[in-house]
Amino acid sequence: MTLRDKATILDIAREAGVSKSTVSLVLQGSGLIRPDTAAKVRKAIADTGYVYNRGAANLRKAQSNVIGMVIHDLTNPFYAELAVGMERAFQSAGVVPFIANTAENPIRQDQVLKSMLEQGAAGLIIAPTRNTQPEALRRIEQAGVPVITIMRRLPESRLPVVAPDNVRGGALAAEHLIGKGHRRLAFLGGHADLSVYQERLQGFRDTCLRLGIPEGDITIIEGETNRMGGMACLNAAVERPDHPTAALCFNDAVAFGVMIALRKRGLEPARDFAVVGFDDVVEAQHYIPALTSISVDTASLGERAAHTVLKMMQTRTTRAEDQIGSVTLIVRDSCGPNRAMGDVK
Amino acid sequence: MTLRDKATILDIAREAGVSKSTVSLVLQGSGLIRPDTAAKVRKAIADTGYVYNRGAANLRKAQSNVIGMVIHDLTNPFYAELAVGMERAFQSAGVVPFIANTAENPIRQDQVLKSMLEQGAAGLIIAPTRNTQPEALRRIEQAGVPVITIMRRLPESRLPVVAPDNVRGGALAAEHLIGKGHRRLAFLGGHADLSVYQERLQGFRDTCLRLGIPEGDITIIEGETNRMGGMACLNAAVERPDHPTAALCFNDAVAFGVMIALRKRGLEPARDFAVVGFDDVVEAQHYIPALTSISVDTASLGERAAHTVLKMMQTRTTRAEDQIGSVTLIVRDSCGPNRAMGDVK
DNA sequence: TTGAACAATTGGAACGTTCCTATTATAGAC
DNA sequence: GTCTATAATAGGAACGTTCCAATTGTTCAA
Repeated sequence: MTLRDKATILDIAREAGVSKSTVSLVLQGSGLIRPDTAAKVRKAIADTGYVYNRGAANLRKAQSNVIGMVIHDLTNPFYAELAVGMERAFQSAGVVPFIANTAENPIRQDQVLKSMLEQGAAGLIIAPTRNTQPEALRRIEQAGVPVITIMRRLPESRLPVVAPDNVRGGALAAEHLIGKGHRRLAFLGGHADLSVYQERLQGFRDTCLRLGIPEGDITIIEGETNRMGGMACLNAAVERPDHPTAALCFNDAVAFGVMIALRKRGLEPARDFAVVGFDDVVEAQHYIPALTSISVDTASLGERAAHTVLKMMQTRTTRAEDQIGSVTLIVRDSCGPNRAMGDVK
Repeated sequence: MTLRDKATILDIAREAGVSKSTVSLVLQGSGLIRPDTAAKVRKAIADTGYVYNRGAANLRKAQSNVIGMVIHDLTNPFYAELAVGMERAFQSAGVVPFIANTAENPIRQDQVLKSMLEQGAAGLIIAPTRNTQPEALRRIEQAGVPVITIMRRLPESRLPVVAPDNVRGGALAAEHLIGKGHRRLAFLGGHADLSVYQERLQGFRDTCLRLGIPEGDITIIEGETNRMGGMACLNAAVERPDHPTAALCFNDAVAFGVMIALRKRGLEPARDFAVVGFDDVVEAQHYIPALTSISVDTASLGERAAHTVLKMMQTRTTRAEDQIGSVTLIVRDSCGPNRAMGDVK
C-alpha cells in the first residue's frame, strides 16, 4: 500500500474482499448490505486513509452538494453575520456551503460565479456587487442552477430575493425621530443605484412627508456604505444652513461613522444630534451611546435564504417567491429629543 | 439543442466541426491550435452556454485548483480581514479560494475539512478552532495535501505556521505601559490553551519582570476572546484589592469590551485606566478613544500565507518554514499616564 | 519528386464513482 | 429434493475531461 497515490474505491474493495459496488453501497449508507460486510468495508476505509472523491461521484450523478454563497463585502460585520447564519442553516441540512467574497467588484464577481458553476454548484446565494450586469447572471440561470439574491435586488433580473422590509424600516425610523420632536431630518450614506437604498429612503421620505415635514427640510446625502462614508456625510450635512438635527443612516456602519464625526466636531450623539442605524449589527448595542437601529433579524433572514435554495434544489425549480422579512425598531440611546426647537425658523 | 441538459465538450466539438481534443486544447489555451480554429470553437462555446466541468477535468488530471480557507470565527473582524487578504492574494494568482467558517466548533471543523478534501482541495489554510485534535489533521497530511495553519499553532502537530510575532507584541505593550508609569498591570482575556495566548502573555510577563514589576503586581485573567469576555475581565480585575491601572488585552475585541465596561463603571479609558489592544483591526482607529494596539499587519500576513501554500502546491511539498510576521506598536489615545501613583502601597 | 521536418488535429484509454442489470447465496414452501 | 422468492453482492457501462500516440496537412531542402 504505497502511501502517496491515494486509495480508490477499488483498493477498498480488494482490501475488504468485496466488489466496488458493495463499497459504493456502504458509502451511501444503503441498507442492502449485511452489517458485518459493511463493517469490514468500513474498517478497510479507516485503515487505508481513503478519501471519497466527490468529483467523480458528481460526474456520474450529475448533481453535486456544493452550494455557494457569494458576498460583496465580508468585512462588513452585517454580511459576515448573514453569511454565518446561512452557513449554519445549510450545515444542519447536511451540506457544507462555500463562501466567496467579491470585494464589491463586478469583475471578481464574474470570476467567482464562473468558478462556482464550473465546480458544479447545485445552488447559489448572491449578495451582488454594485453595478452587477444582468447578463452576469444569465449564464447561471440558463445553466438551470437555483440562484437567489439576498439583500440587494438586481435591477433587470427577475431572480428571487430575500430581503428585509426596507420601506417599513425607513418609515419606523422617520416616525421615531419625528416623535422625538425633530423637524429637520437627514438620510445619510448609501448609493442611489442600490435597491436597498431606494427602499429605505422611500419609506423614510414618504413618512416624513406624510407627517408634515416639508420636502425642503429633508436632507439627502449619498456616500460610501461604511464608517468613512458616514463621517463624510455628517460633515457635509452639518455645514448646510438650517442643518438637520437627526438622521437615519443607510446602515449601522454609516451610523458609527456619523457618531465619530459628531464627536470630532465636539457634538455629542443623542444630545446634539439624533442618529438611527439600520441592520442592527451586534456592535450596535455595545457602542457608546448604544445605537438605536432597525433590526432586520439577520439570523432568520439567512435561514430563509438557505431554506429557499434548498427547496429550489430539491424541487428542481428555478423560481421562488420573494421573501420580505419583518423589521423592528430597537430603541437605544442614540436619539435624544430635539433641543434646537425654536432655534431657527 | 435542448436547453436543459448541459452541453459537453463533445457538443462543442460537433458544433464547431472539430474533435473533442481540439476543443480541450482551446480550453486550456494551447498555442498549438490555429487561431481561426480556436475562434470557431470559442464561438460555439459562447453560443451553447457551455460550462466547463472542472470535476471531470480534475478526475483526469488528479490535481485541482480548489483552495480552502477554514476559519474559526468569521464574525471576528480581524479574521474577516485576514480572510479577504488571503483571498486577494490567491485571486491575483488565478485561483478562487473557498472560505468556510467553523464557528469555533471542532466537530464542524472536521466536517468542513472532510468536505474540502472530498472536493479535492489542492491546498488548505486553517485558522483552527480551540481543542482541535491532532488527529483531525492527520488525514489531511496523509492525503499529501499542502496545509498550513495561520495565527494559532497546533499543540502536537508539526504543521507550518504563519503568525505574527506575538511574544514581541506582548513585550512592546509592556514597555509602553510601564513607560507611562504604570506599575500594576494586567493581561486580560483569552484562553490559556491557545498558542497565541501563551506567546502574547509570555512576552508581556517576561518584560514586566525584566523591568522590575514584581510578580504579584501582574494580574492575569482569562476570558472569552470577544467584547463580552473583555467586559467580564475588566469587572473581575477592578474588584481585586490593589487592582491594576493598565492592561494589555488579548485582542482588540477584548479591548473594546474592557473600555465599554470601564465606562459602565464611570471610569474613563485612558484617563482612569490604560488599555492596549492586539491585532489593530480597522475599527481601532475609529473608536473613542482611539485604541492603542499592536499591529500585526494583517494584509501581509494573509499574503504570506497564500504565497506559502501556493509554493507548496507547485513544488509538491508538504513542508514549509514557519513565518513570523513583525509587529508594531501603534500609539493612539487609550493609554494615559498612571495617575494613581501614590494611591496604595 | 521525394522525403524530412514540423504544424495542426484526432481517436482512444483512463480517471473514480454510480447505477442498472445480472448473478449467487439463503430461506421457505411444497 | 426442487422450485421460487428474496436478500446480498458483483460486473460493466457511463459520466466529461485530459493526454498520449497516431494521423494528416504543409513547407522546404535536396
